[in-house]
Amino acid sequence: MAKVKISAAPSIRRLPSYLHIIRRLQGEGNTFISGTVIAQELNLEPIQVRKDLSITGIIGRPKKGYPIQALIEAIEHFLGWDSPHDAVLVGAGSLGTALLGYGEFRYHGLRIVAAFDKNPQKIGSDIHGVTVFDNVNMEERIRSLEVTTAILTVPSVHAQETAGILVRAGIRGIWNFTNVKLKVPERVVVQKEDLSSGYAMFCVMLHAKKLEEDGRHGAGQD
Amino acid sequence: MAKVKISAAPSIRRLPSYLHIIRRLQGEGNTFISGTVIAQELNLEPIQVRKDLSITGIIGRPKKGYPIQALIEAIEHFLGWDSPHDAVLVGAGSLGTALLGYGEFRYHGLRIVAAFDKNPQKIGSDIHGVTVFDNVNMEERIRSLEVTTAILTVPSVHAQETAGILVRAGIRGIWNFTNVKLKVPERVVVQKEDLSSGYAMFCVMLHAKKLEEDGRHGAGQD
DNA sequence: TAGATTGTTAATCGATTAACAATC
DNA sequence: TAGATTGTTAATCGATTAACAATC
Repeated sequence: MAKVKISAAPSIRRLPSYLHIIRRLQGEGNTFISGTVIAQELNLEPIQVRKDLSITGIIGRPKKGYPIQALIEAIEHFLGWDSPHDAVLVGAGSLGTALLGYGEFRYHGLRIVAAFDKNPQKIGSDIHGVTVFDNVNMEERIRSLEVTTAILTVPSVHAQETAGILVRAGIRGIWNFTNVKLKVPERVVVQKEDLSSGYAMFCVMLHAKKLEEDGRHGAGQD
Repeated sequence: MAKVKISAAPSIRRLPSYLHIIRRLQGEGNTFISGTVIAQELNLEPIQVRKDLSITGIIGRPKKGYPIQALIEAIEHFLGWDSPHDAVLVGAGSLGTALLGYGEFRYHGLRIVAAFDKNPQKIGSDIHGVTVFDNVNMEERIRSLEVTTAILTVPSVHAQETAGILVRAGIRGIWNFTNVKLKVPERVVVQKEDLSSGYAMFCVMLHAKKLEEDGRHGAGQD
């Protein structure tokens, strides 16, 4: 359910890092940037960068590279980051608070217009400029805000129940920071952000590197 | 630099979600679990679950499935989550604080033994049971702690500089939560956790879903 | 101009999925 | 026993990489 098939997902995931590099190089006064340079910065193959950028529709110039301003606009437009995007955040715990304070979001057009929590001490307060509301009236309040995207940072035990309320409130996209696989209707998109999968990779890489080093030392090879 | 080639990376990334489901089902009193059931819970293909689990070395039983306890142990062992793993956290801002309070880490064997920050108001304080030290003495302190893994949650502008200190302190693995591509020696492993790539996917999925729906309504198809 | 860099087309590589015999 | 489920081998699919003509 709620499975949107996206082709070129790995390319899409790399676009923000390109955007980051490109912005930095623009700040240094460049007006053109080549795929080769981006690739060097990110330790990727130039051909991969060119392929990835092509999905945004940008056209580069042989010998010169890509016009930086147009490239930034192309990536931002492709990602929908060139227009503001309102969202609510549900669960103003430590992770929710961290996301409320994450300045980077402004670059991505993301505006968190309200937060919800059930902790009476937080209700009515202001976290990084966002008001925290009681989650008892959440459904009605979200409806009146006419927001269709939610960031879910409640404790895992409340994730599914909260998602149900969000769906009833008209939410069509949930950025899910809990480790629960949400059950939602077909029309709702869920993007699950998973710290533990990254940590799993980290652990396996550390282990592999350790074996590699031990092997090197043990056998005295180079 | 610092590029560890890991085969079956997508499989490794899915293991933690399997572990989560399996633990839940064990809590419900099951002793065996089939790949089919795991697949259903996560909206995956059974064959994919079986393939993924096979990398841990677990052997299932036709008709019954996998013995739950052995399966949990196999996954945890494969990931190195069956033995404690010490780390320091650098940058006790909002994200750092959130990670210090992230209870899930205990399931993964991760123990954060010290935090570092440059804010005098935080130095000496205790965040979720972890002491915050002055980052001026960080190099020496990390050495004396004999920790080789670090979680990097400083502001992006300080990321590279901080990584340099960590490397000098003997750190061999950096779990990088900044949006900076770190330059580190070959021997150091970096796992970059990237919120914006997840958000990029989310935005594109929302857009694709919207087009899908609009098309449906516009043409009146099913 | 010469050479760096593009975009395209084809080849390779790896991950997912399908098919199916083995089996408790 | 019959049927569900496993592990293996092969086929498909998609992503990455290579090759190269076009070009500013």
